[in-house]
Amino acid sequence: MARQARYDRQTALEKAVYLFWERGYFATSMKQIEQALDMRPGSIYATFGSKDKLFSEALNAYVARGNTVLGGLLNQPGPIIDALQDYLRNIAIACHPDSSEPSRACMLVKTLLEASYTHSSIADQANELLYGIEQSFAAALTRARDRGELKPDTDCQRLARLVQAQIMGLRAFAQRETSAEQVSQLADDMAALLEPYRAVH
Amino acid sequence: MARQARYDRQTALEKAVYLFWERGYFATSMKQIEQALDMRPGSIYATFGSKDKLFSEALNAYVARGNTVLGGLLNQPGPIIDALQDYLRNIAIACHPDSSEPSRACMLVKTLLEASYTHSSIADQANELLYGIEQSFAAALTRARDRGELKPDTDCQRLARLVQAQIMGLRAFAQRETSAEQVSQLADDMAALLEPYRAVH
DNA sequence: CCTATTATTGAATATTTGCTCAAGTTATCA
DNA sequence: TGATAACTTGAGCAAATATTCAATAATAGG
Repeated sequence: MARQARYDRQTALEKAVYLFWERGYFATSMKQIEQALDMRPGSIYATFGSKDKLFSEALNAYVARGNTVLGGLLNQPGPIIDALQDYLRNIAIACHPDSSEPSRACMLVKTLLEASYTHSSIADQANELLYGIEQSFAAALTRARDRGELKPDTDCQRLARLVQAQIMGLRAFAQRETSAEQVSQLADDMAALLEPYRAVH
Repeated sequence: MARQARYDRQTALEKAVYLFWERGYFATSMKQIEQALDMRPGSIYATFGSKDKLFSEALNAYVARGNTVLGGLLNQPGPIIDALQDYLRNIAIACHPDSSEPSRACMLVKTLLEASYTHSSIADQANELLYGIEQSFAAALTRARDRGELKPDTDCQRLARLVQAQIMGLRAFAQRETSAEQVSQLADDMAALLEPYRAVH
């Protein structure tokens, strides 16, 4: 007994992710969001509450999407180091200068750097999401060590942070005016850095 | 035959560096700059021209300061790999969560991520400065290779990009809500990654 | 067809933004 | 001392900011 919504919430959110990922929180205005989502201010505020809440949802959606890819790679059969090396190389492929993605840099890192001293609620959220990803890496690495793939004395939590920092560095570097080849080379070099962590046979 | 300026340009610029480095370009308002520099709008615009030009000067000043430190380390006697390892560990020391620096993350990376799709002139400047730093690394590595410190077939330009990406990753990671110990561990791990690049004897 | 319910609209809100400029202040030199 | 030059001041501007809300439109059930 009511009117049907003209907009699909999920579709609108994806468009918001695109905008925020590309431009960041401060450089994205509600006017630009109105245009991108083809929604008038009233509808946006009825649906999402505020710019802050919309950004927060967009950040969660961004991470959810990334976790699907990451989960698939980490849980595939075969050595964990291989999976991480694939992951780094896949980033380089998705991350080249003419990619269809809105930004080569990670939205979480962009948010963390942008909001840490200016918008604590958003920075807190980015921190929690990054910690969650660290935990995913640590869990997968621990399982792999127990399987005998890594040296028995490996500090998996610490290695997880090293892996995360590699990804941060790779995607930040990719944001430079550089070539797809250089980004791929960098990913290969980072992949090679993980070799010494394999168990010796 | 005129009035003397009440403000020291250099001092004012350093305060602007602090603010912009901490908050970024968009989240720093001219009103905040007025307060931090204790200058009225007219004086600021007479001295620096515009927010853009002030930011541009601040970015150059930031890099000039960093290059002094970097140059000192890269040109000191002893193996280049040692110098780079020291550099990474020094970053971790200056970069801990309670540091006196305005931000743990690199201002160049913050600028690159913030401005790439929203403010091309600033992004271009960040790109050029980052390229300059890459070249510094490459030159120092090439000299070291010619001295026989690195494996003769080392691609020094490529290794320079790997080093730069390590620094980007380290400082982005340090911006997370993490402990000084974890940042130091990360720097140590990154330093260890450079070992295989040494020449074998 | 009518009414209750929900969704959409867009003009209008109060702030905040980067920036200007006429007026005022301080110094130097003749 | 007065004239000239340089610097500072701060009220004020137009445009942009995030957000609100009364009016309007569309749908479902009775």
